[in-house]
Amino acid sequence: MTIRRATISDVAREADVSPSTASVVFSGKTPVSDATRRRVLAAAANLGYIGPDPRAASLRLGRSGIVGVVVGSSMNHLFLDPVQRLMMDGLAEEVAPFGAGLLLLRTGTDVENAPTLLTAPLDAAVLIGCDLPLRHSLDAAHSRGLPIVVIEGDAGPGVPRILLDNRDAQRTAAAYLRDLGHTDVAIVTLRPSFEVGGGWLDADVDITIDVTRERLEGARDVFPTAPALATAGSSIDEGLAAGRVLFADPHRRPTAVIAQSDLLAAGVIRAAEEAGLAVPGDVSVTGFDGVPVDGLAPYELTTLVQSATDKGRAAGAAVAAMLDGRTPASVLLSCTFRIGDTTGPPLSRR
Amino acid sequence: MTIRRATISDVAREADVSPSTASVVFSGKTPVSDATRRRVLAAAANLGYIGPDPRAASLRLGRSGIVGVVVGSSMNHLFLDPVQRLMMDGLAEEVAPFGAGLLLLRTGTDVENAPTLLTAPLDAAVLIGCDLPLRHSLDAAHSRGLPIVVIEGDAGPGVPRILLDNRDAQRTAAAYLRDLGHTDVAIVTLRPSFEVGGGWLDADVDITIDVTRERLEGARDVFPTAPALATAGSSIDEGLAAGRVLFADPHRRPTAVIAQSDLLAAGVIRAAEEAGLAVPGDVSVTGFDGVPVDGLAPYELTTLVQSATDKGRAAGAAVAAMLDGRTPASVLLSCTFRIGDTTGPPLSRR
DNA sequence: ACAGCCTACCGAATCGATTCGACGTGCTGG
DNA sequence: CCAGCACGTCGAATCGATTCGGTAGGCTGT
Repeated sequence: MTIRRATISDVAREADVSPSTASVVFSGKTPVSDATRRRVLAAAANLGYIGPDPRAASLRLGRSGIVGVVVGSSMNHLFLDPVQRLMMDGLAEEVAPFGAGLLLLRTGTDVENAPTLLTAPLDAAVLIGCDLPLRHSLDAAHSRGLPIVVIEGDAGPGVPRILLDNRDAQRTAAAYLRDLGHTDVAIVTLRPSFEVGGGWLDADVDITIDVTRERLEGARDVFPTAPALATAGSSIDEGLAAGRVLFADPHRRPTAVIAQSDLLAAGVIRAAEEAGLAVPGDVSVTGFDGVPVDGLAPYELTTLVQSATDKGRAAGAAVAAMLDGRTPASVLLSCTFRIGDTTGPPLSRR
Repeated sequence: MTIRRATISDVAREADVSPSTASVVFSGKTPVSDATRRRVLAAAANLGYIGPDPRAASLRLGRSGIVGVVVGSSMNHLFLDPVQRLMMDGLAEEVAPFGAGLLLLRTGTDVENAPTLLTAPLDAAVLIGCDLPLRHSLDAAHSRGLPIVVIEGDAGPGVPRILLDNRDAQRTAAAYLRDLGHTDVAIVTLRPSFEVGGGWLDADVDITIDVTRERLEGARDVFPTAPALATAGSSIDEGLAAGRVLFADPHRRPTAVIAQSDLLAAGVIRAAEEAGLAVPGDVSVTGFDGVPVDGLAPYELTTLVQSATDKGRAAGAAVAAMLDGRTPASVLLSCTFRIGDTTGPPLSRR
């Protein structure tokens, strides 16, 4: 029953040529006479040979066509975020022409021999953010010569990064609210660190997740004393919960909320509706990301539009460059401010 | 500058042992004396050798530790659905102990040399659904001896399938509505085929996507003449659009809506609210999947709960079995009916 | 003291494809 | 008529790790 799969040598023998010739028929690296090509292809069809074994090819070529993407422990969580989904699409799109696909590597699971940066046959790796536990295996991978790119995170010197002008962008949105006349503004943040979950953010907590910190800084550049309520991650339900806290006391509610993501903003808007508040009449809400939020309609969010797809593509391009032996520079992408219908002057000004 | 990475032979030479001995120090397949082990490890550390090259190992072992997952052309679309996300988690979790990771293979893109079932170094492949364009490369892969598992689809004989009792489950929900007294029921379906998008479903359209057909059959078992409105896919916004159509005419609106997914149901509920209809007072809504829908709160949907994670795990187990040389049987998973607060007797009955 | 055994290690073959320099045709031009 | 060239094909080495049959050396038991 164990029928050994035909190899290229078998095909060569059947076609009465040398293995090298048979090989080039498939790879096309060297011209081959038409007659020979036909003979080889016929022999291949005959033996049911479909093409070179990718494993052998990858050993010889030193390229496996696989780019590792280090995601957190749960894809359910990661891909909840439209930004990540679009980014993955951009990334996949960009590396595809290189014959590369994306291998999902999960961290945080302590399964015995789960695949890692070191055990998987990777050509390169892309890190999304960069949490501490990763740094260890990262160094090893790096020292093995594996090209690495980091998206919105810092993996040490020499690792190209794909960054977003989070702080500037968020400052723009905050300034817009200020110019509308808002002074009583609350901030709903993404997760501040892997240790801390949600809750009011004291001044002294250490915000280790870059995105959260940068966007918070941008908001605080304009509203230095604005209270910040942290969530455990980017989702409508987290935003809803935060919004309920913000709107709980009718006498002490903000006139505007800066949410650090569109999903959070959608949740805050939902909470406002629940509390009988009109958006933007009673409360203005800004988001961040500029992604279509399923279920946000009919609102058009005032937000900072980033092209998540471009972010993925930039990472892909950086990977491609490294595979070509070049050394890509870090990339800083910009957001554009989009004014929607969820912001307006505060009640007192109208 | 091209410093050739150290190989296991280099390490062996440095430690003054044979390559075979050095190899077993890393693999642990054979006992090695403590002294030797230490010498080898020291030599490795010395040369900066981190472990066997996965590419070479995979050629020799015939195992790459990579399971291909064939997704559609857009991850953004695929992972919009919580069911898919959870399924991927279950799958990843189940294959991880085998040292396997998931490689995302996109179909529908016609990039020149994008990785495929044939060109990627896969140990096995999992298909989600099974669209026609896939069948071709699938046959080739199958003939190469690549283990394949299909989730909710049909990839021909000999390919183990992971299935759901869609029809039975949907029938249960429909019967529940009937027992509540509903007679005027509308169905909001998932995408009927890759050709057809949304719109009212005539009796004669060919529903080629199994999930859609099966759930529709289940509903029609109870309400044979219920009109069915198709959507282009599982999302809140699609459900919202469908709901608007259903509730457009106040005089001819259904008293209950059977949505083929929770996301669609959430959209329908949103549409009902928009139209000033109370749920479940004016209209009952059922979903399918039993996943947490971000933004559905505070409703608790009446729905059919499937364990998407289990579905993924079942697929993973089947893959694992095939990697072990066993032949797994197809698996039929069951949904459980969960009554929430989105269904009640029709207005006329109260 | 010798047969027999166990442990730890070695050598060489193997996985399958690719590549590059070498080689043999058959043809052209001087 | 022969040097020179172009084209197509071949051989052999290589990518790096793993495995399995075999062997040397030390130990036990009688």
